[in-house]
Amino acid sequence: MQKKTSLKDIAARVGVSTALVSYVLNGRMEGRIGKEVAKKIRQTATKLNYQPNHIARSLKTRRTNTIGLVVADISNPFSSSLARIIEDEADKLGYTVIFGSSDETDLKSGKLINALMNRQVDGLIIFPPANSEKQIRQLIKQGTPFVLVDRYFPGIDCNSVGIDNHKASFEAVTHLLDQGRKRIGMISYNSTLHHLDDRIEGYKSALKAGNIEPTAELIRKVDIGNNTVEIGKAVQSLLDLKKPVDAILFGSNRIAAAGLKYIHSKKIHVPEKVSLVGFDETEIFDFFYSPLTYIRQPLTEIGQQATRMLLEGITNPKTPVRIFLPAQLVIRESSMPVKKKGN
Amino acid sequence: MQKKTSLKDIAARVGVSTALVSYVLNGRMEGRIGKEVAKKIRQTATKLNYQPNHIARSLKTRRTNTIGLVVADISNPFSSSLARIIEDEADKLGYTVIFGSSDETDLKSGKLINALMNRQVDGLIIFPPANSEKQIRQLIKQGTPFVLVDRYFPGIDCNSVGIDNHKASFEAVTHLLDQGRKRIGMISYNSTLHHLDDRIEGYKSALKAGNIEPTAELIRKVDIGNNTVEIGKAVQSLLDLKKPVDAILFGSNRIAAAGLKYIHSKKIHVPEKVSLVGFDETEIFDFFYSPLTYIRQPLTEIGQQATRMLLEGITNPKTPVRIFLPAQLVIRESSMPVKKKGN
DNA sequence: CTGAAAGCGCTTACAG
DNA sequence: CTGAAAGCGCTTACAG
Repeated sequence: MQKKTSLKDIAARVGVSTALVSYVLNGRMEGRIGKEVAKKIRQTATKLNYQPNHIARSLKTRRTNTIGLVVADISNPFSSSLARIIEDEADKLGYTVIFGSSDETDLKSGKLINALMNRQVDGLIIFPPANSEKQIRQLIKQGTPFVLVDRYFPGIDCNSVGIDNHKASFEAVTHLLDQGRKRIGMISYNSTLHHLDDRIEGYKSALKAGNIEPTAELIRKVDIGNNTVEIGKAVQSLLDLKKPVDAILFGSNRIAAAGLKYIHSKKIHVPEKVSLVGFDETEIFDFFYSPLTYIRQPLTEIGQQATRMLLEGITNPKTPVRIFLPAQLVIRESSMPVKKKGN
Repeated sequence: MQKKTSLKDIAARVGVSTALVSYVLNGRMEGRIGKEVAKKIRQTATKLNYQPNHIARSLKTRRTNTIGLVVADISNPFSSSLARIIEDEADKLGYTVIFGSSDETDLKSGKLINALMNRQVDGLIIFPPANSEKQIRQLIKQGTPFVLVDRYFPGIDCNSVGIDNHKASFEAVTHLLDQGRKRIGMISYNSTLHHLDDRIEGYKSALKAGNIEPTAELIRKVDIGNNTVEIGKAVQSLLDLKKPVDAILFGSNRIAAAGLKYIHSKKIHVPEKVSLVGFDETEIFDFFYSPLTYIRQPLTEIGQQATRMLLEGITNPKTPVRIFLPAQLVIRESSMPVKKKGN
């Protein structure tokens, strides 16, 4: 490894102190420094191809200009799309991103947060898994700047950015009712994550608003792991009810993907036999023979707001806020009415 | 921000030097240190919840246990899947990953490499964009450990891990010929990236081996940007030839995705009218009404080998090697023969 | 206008 | 067995 040039090398060449070199190269003390010296320092720096050592700077300034990103799984499109937005926004503001995947376990997320903190990240953006409240409280206690994304904990007062899940599924279900559906099922995760409850509550509220009493048999919950088979069974069981469902709201993009796969393989007719709405996007929604109606999360805003909120919070801590952005229902064929209705 | 405890704090409490504390906590000098002192140090460390400052350690040791990952675009499934594998493998070996997206431009990749180096990453894993040879040569000159992934440059002797692209498309085209196809087109990128040439060369070799002279009119090249429309046009132009194609090899997963979208929208029959094979995987391949035959890259091996190669190279530099792993042709409906052939 | 000096939190060769 | 001391490459309050 070629020896890298340091401030000292430049100082020695020019015959000044490292302090002066640091000042000049950082553009501090403008005008208070001799023009010729400054020029010479700059020239020497470029000649020696000086590259500042961020590690040394960080040790001194106690800032690394790095943020830690804890996603559920970087290979999941929802995570990676958001990661990309955060990367771009952070870069714009002079920050670099370190990431890790929690696989939705509090154990991994705890380890990750720890590892990222040891690397002295200036702050964290986290998709908190279920049961990670303690870790989050710990962060608050330590005074570590962070923003939760996608999820939040009602009992913890901290920065978070997500969508209004209650409203989103309320609208989706209302749409299905408007299309003449009467038996609307929902498949969600078996999890204590509150944003998932919000989705279920929104679903129930919409039914009630349509004078339909929500019943437990219409709601299926699957493990949050990658359980394709279980999701297929959930779909089937909703269709096997004595009074089968005529519509299903999928509680996430992975549930929707697995559900569609099952429906596709069984050649179940959509929307004739069953009408469908999904949460979040996936490219496959376009490819399903009956393009899926879905709830579109404003990913760009979520990512940008989270990043900005974090970086502002780093330099200038404020009282925490929860942001619930509006989602948008994108209506397509999978939720069209079966019988022609008067327009 | 709560003051973090440092080695000095522990040393003060126990009444020893920071050196001793460092030794004990790092498990060095085993047995050469008084048992009681060691115990007391460890107890105090846990009591004060000591967390080592990696920045300080790195400054001293000149190792950050961090690797930089330069992908084309972290939101592309190919990149993010590989990122996940690299993350896991790096974690296993005690490393953390910092990433950035080059968007296939040498400008961005140059900036990224620089930024990552300034953060003193121990090494890099790079998807080099076209025209980035100079940057790669610079890395070699500096003695920076790195591994290229997915792509390589014939003129540069360095570590790289990818697949045998020539062989992969040779097999794909041979398969199409075996199914009775005679006019096989290919859509690839307009790029100087050599692995793409390999794919085209493999295609040509297979045609020649089948006694068909490859002609330029059968090959379409589109810009490497996200050009869905252009890809649709390329598909159409191959079908509009005086002697239209009866099969198409898509040169990448994004080309395949856009191609399928077009074919889907135009209701072109697959495989009756045209037989299809794609490069790389995407979830959507399963959802196309005629599931796509595709060339499966061994992502896990690529990611793991690249990571291990890099980390070994960091501690113990070796002569560079190029690894070309075998890909696998996954045959499905989109390339089935139209007319029944004797089995 | 300029620079000597201290210090960020560690590690480690060296001396006892 | 143990520790004082130097030093990694920076920044910055302070003194001139």
